[in-house]
Amino acid sequence: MSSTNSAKIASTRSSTNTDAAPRERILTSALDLFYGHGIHAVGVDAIAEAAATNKMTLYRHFGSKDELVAECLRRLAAETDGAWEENARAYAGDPRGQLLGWVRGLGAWKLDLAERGCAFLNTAAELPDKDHPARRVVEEFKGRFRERFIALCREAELSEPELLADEIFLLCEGARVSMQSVGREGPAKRLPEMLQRLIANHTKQRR
Amino acid sequence: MSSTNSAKIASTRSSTNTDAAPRERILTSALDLFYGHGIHAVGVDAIAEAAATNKMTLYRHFGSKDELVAECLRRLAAETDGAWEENARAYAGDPRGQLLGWVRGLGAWKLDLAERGCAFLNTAAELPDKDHPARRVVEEFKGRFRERFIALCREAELSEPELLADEIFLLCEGARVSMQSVGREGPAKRLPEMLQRLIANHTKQRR
DNA sequence: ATATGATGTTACCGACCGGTAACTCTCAGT
DNA sequence: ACTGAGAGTTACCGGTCGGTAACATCATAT
Repeated sequence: MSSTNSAKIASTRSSTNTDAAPRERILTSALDLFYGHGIHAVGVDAIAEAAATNKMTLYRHFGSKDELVAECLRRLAAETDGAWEENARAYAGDPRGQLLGWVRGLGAWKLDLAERGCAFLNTAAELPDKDHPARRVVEEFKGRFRERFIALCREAELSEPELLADEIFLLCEGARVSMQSVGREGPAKRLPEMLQRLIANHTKQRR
Repeated sequence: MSSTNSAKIASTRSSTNTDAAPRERILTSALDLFYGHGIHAVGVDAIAEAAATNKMTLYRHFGSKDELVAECLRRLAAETDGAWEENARAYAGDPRGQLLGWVRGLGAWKLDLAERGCAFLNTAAELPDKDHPARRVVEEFKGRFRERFIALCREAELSEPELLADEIFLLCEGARVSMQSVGREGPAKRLPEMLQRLIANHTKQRR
């Protein structure tokens, strides 16, 4: 296949921090390469080279490529979960504020680093095997993601919280994934606007 | 990787119709296998075998695996476009009816055959190279898909047609893609309900 | 200073990949 | 009956893949 040949696999991240521990470098390099080129398209040798280390140390830290993929997603999930918790602290006791705060934060990072769509969904697309360790990470992460919206919509006492939460969830999923097919100037750009209106429409009128 | 070994690659479709021309059998088998297992995970030998033919015939009809992938997506796009045109004929001159007709049709086929999500988006996830012939098919198809909603929302004289159309588009994309991460019993099941309400909310009040 | 554990280096394995060559077979159109 | 195109068969190629073995090197802690 053409994609396997010729195309050089290169990292996007500025420079590999050789100060960090090898395990850390491998993780970030792998995350970067997997996201940019897909999992099957990136060999373990390329990852080791990008991490300024070698294949053996990679296999000593991660038992297999499959496990490395899973660990990458766990790392990514932890980062996003961290952002959620940070947002929750910023609007403690104010579920509606949390919801709107998250929506506001969307434009900032979604449009920047999401040109290749959602790493979790891309992984699921590439690894159909439901027993793959990475698949469990994907399902758990997306499940948490959805549950967060449901909980917040309930706590914020919005009308029809479950339906609204799922609408928000689907819009977010669609936005990320659409960047790869219709570009970043497409519908994804107006996602915050959509969400704000949606939330406003589900706010109980108290007049 | 584990996915490369052991796992047997099998077709889902009932039986390969040996009456059809080889080219046709190859296309349907490839479509089936690519969707079910991903593109990188399916070798041309497996496709030829599933199509009850051989590799040489495959290469005589399609110059390369990449071209075969693109041709598969063209076929799939043509089928969906056909469904759109059929829907347009059923509600000729009634754009609002077309919109609602399409929404009604969603539940029927989305929940059935979409367990592995959207074939176009999966392909885009697996083939990051923007010059890949299949990528152009994906982008053109998704572009048409979006434009259809925009045109219908305009013609139906719904309020804020572009924003509404993009909301519909994102919800559809999110629904298909979410089946792979949160399952078919997840938010995708309520997609028709969401869309109907959304359209109702954008219907100009004439009272 | 020496033991110890993590890391680097090189070479290698078997399996599978996409793709091609060379040849035979089948069968419809004339 | 002849032909020619499409289809089938077998064998093969170079390359890459994930993964392992054996060994050298280095830093650090005691």
